[in-house]
Amino acid sequence: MKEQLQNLLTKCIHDLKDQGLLSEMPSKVRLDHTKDKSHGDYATNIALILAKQAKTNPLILAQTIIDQLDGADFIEKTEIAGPGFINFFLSDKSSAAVINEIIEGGDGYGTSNIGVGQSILLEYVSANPTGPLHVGHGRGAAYGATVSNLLRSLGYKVDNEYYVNDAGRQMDILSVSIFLRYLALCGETIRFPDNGYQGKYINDIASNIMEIHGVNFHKEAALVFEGICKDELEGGNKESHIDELISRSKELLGEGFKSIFTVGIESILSGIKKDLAEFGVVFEKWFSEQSLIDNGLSEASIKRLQESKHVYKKDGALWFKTTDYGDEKDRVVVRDNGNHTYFASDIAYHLEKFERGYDKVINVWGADHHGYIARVKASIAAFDHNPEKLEILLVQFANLYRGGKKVQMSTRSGSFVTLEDLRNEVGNDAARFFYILRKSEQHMDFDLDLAKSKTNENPVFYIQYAYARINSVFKQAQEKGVVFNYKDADLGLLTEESEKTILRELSRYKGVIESSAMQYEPHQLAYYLRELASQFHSYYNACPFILDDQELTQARLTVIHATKQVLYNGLSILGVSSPESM
RNA sequence: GCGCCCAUAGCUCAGCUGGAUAGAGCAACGGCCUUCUAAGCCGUAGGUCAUACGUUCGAAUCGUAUUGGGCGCACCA
Repeated sequence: MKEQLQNLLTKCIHDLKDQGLLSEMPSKVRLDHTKDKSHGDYATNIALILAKQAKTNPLILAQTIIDQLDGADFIEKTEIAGPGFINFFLSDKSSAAVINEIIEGGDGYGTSNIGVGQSILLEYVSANPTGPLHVGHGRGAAYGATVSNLLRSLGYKVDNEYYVNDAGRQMDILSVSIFLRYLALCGETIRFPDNGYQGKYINDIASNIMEIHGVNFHKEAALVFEGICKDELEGGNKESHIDELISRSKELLGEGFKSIFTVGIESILSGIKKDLAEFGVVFEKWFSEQSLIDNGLSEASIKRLQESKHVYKKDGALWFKTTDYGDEKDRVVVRDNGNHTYFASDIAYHLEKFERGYDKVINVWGADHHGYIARVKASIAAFDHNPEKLEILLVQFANLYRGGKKVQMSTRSGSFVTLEDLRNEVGNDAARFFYILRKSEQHMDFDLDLAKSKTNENPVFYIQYAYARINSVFKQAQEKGVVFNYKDADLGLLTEESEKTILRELSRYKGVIESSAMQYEPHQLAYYLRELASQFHSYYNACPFILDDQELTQARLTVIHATKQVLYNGLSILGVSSPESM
């Protein structure tokens, strides 16, 4: 509908141009849904924008434009308002067309082909596999998955990917943490390092290893800790302490260290996968950092940087001149001890991503990583790829509130609320919905009590309830012997304010999907659905649907049937279920 | 100190990239169930859009400064 109006306007401007009244059509011209019903269905600021170049008053220009628009059948009337807006009132015919489109489109209504033929690589969550996902990761997961759904509904081919940081020192710390817990199970008395992973899941993995490998890895505690420097809380250094423990464990265990690591990472990763799957978040690919090292890609990408003279040696380390591309300082890629930094893997990973040939590469990162944007883009530019093809979306942290109080969390001590805890407490639907209800770059307060409540204060239930209510109406209609056939419906019979409002709202859906997707803003869809649900509830209270008047019954059932379809389609994109009854 | 993000009703937040009288939910107050689910509806009240300048027909939206909050500034991931 909007396109048709747009075309009409453009044509009109062309005509005026031919008459020498106007020159260019500036991009600032907008055609929008109106906020206020009294302003019609759509409004444009075209006369305001063009008045200056036409050297005339906006009101006069608006009239000229209107005169030029000879009546298309979907426009009921136009009027000039305020300083020179042109308001369009659409005819009933146009809303009937939308309703038909919705019902015939069914579950696929709202999709379009804007992105057909374009591929997108969407990477998100990518939490370190050092423990279960917590509520912070949940936001990235819900956001990424919803953005993915939105883009797919525009026809983009989207691949969801999780980058697994399964290499490096953190993995060694993980292994040592498990090893020490395992020793405790063997009856040894150990002092757990301050810098180790302290969560209970580490103990679980340790006993898992005990089941698989028995006491094969048992070493005496005295041997393990002999000569190891003091830990932080003992007045020493926690980093050196754990590093020495790592080397000692590797020495003592040999291949066994790897076995412990393998059991550990597999256990944690499978937990993460299960967690996400249950949350409705599905990845096409789990990309291993270690694989970049094993297949030499990491090494090769550094070599390429060397060949193109983007790196230099300083203080025994290898530095990448990211300042050439606007970063604030150069970054180390190979440390003086020969180890690659995390950034080195990231360079290789992004190079690999780009070489897979996607039209667009999107990363969803926690906002605390914003300092990495410049250097990653620098690496892309250094390989002569276009850094603009990489879009980095930042997601702020979520604070949990329970009983009006902030829930304190700290990863290191293991006292964090896991995503699983959250899902168990508030349910998948509320979790998915609440996470995306706020703009992603906005800090959010996640109110556990609100998400759990099954009352009118909970927006998820509010929308789901609208869906269930419509379903219930149809059940009643069927029991009363009403045979519903939307093709027989005469929507011209709908004259109540509440039903006209809902027709307007339904015609907005496609635009909302497009806008949410293109701007990566799922909250727009969430707000829309709440608004639609609200209008339905008003309609429900204002008008009976099942009446003696068969004609009117058909017309009204058609409206709510279309409403039900749109609610369902929208909720599906958000990953929220549509219960038939509540 | 430098960089990025943010500041809108008592609370949590929208405001469609400069438009018409700044909106919603919750909380507060007052109404509505013999009628399709009251997990609902209707109404009332609530604001110097952090502050100050500037840009123009027009600013919550753009620019500058100030104040106040969050995050980041490793040869850690």
